[in-house]
Amino acid sequence: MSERISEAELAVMEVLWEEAPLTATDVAGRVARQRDWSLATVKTLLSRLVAKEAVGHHLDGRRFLYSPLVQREAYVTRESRRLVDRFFGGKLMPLVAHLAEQQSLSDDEIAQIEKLLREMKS
Amino acid sequence: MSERISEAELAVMEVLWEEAPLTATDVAGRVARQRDWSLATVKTLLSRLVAKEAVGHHLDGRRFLYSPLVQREAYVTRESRRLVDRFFGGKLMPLVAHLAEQQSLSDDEIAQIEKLLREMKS
DNA sequence: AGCGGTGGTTTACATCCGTAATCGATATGA
DNA sequence: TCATATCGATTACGGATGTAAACCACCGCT
Repeated sequence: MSERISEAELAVMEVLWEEAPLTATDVAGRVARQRDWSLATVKTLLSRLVAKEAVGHHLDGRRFLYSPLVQREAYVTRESRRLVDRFFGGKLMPLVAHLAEQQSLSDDEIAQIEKLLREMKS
Repeated sequence: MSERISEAELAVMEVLWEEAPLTATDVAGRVARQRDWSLATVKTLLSRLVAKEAVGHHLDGRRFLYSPLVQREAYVTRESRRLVDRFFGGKLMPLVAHLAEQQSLSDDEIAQIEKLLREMKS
């Protein structure tokens, strides 16, 4: 669960986060909308994810049903924190400042964030 | 310039972002405070960074002086956007919401961000 | 009973990454 | 001038990653 999930594996995770449990064939079908992978490739990625314990599987008749073991929420948190730690000394402020500066936020978006922050204070 | 910089290479970049130009030996010296690498390793990383055009070098007598070609600012922007795109649909709001929720922000930090956003509106 | 599909497992293979050791040219000190 | 230290370049090598093909077992159909 603590090993990193690779770029390609992530595409598989996204499918499973969207809907689970799924068979390997189902996963391949859905992932095909994004990437042009053969069924074999998806099967490899699923095995690797199972080995990493990021995905679990249980027998259903003669096929496996795969489900995520790592929650998207948790993974996103890890990756976000990784970025914040690496580049912004672990501080959220500089990240927000940086991104806000880069992608010019609409007044509306700013208002939304302000609202969120206001709610957090209580 | 558009290739990704690996984790190990990043440690070298951080040194060069801090101070440049530097010789390979100098880089190795400073990087040694963080990681326990041999001079050979640092030289390899520098070559790879030069190949990726993330670092430039110019002859100074019989040794090279290395300098970053990619600015930290630009790189951080790219990586941040990558994260935001991959996990938050390219939207800053959800990222902030997510991080704010995770690492409980102090009222003070929230106030700082609010100030920043207020300034942006003008 | 034999065959084709379906599913998981094993093997493959090029590239990248982490981490060096070695090589060849040169500069320097004895 | 000769050995030595230095420096960049070349080569190494195991593990991860992207991308699959091959293999083997089993089920359903003919």
